Amino acid sequence: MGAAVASRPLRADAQRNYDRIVEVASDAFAERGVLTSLDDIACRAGVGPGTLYRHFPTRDGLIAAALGDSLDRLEALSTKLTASDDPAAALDEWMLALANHLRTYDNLPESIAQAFRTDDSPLRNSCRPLTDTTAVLVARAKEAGAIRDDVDSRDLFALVSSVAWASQRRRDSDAGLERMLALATSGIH
Amino acid sequence: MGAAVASRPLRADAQRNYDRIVEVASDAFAERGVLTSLDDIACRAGVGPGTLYRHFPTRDGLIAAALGDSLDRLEALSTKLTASDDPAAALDEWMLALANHLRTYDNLPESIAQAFRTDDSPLRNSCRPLTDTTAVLVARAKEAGAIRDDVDSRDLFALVSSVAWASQRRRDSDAGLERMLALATSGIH
DNA sequence: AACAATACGGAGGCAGTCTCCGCTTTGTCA
DNA sequence: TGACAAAGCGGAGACTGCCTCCGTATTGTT
Repeated sequence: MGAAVASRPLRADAQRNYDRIVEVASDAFAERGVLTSLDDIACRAGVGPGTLYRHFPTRDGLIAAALGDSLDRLEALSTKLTASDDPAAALDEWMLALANHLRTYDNLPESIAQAFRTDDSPLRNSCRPLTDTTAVLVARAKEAGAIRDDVDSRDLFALVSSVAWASQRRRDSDAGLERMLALATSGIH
Repeated sequence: MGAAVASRPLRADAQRNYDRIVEVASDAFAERGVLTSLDDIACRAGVGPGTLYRHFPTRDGLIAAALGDSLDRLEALSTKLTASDDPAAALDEWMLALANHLRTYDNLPESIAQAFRTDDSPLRNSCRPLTDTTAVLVARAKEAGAIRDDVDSRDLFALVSSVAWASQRRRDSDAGLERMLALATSGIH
């Protein structure tokens, strides 16, 4: 849930609209992917397009807000895994969770990849904790000698993203994703 | 180059327009990616939108036609590599060439992935020789004991596509692509 | 030369994005 | 509590891209 903690709090009606928009967007993205019509989301939320675009000047911002729950869950997992005493298993579990996160909405990998090429994208910022955790877990796995020393954590993040992309394009099952991910990442050892 | 060999030959003006459209499209895709405006391509080719859509009812068809040259080159490479006596090296070279083909135009991996979910897509059909060759080279590499027995050639094709996608999203250099591809595919051995 | 088949092209309907600005709601201060 | 300024609303509409329909033009054949 969460966001909308601002320096100056929103007016009551504005906060109500904000929350409603995020809620509707979350459903719409889940059902029809992140490319679904924003005017339509505004309409379903019972607000005008102008209101939606004032709160979320870019689609990315709305996606990031809608992703709140999934990000919270990953945050918790991150805390658990960075404290784990089996760095190899922790990294594996993390990569799978990451891939599943990227499959939350259809076309999300594309949006995120694009966000990485945009300064100050809210979606990019929302990925910050994820890339940070990836870097930490990669470092720990290296220390433990579980993976090669020349593995770059950014490459690995990109690789996981790309596997999520592929499995989404193929409409793979969870098992399909896992198989693909195993194939793609088995080379790090 | 290319195509337009029909059961009933096109009328002279139609053939002229067809060729011109493909030529212009090829440039436009190269400059602005496969998502560029089709009306704009029609305009630059000096024809009306109706003419473009008659020749190419779907964007996929136009993409496939514009890809003609690159496909011809891969065809030649396929002949060479399937006759090679070093199956491991042949597979590596093929995967790199494949990845580079998928990077011909921005967003091509996405279009191709979508084409794979569409019956009778011209773009999908244009990939047929590529997936076939991949299957052959994978089989030969297995016989030679160069790669694991449980590697599925379709998974491998998807993996190469996804690496092409990622390196395109990151605007990677050729060297970047090669590094990423090596990381992703080193697990097949 | 004339005619039928083939092909052209652009006007226009539709959908989605995004903005502008006159109007409404809210919160605050007396 | 009333009144005012600040904050926020929303929908009309400009713009872009997709794609079709059908009256008109071109081609090739007899």
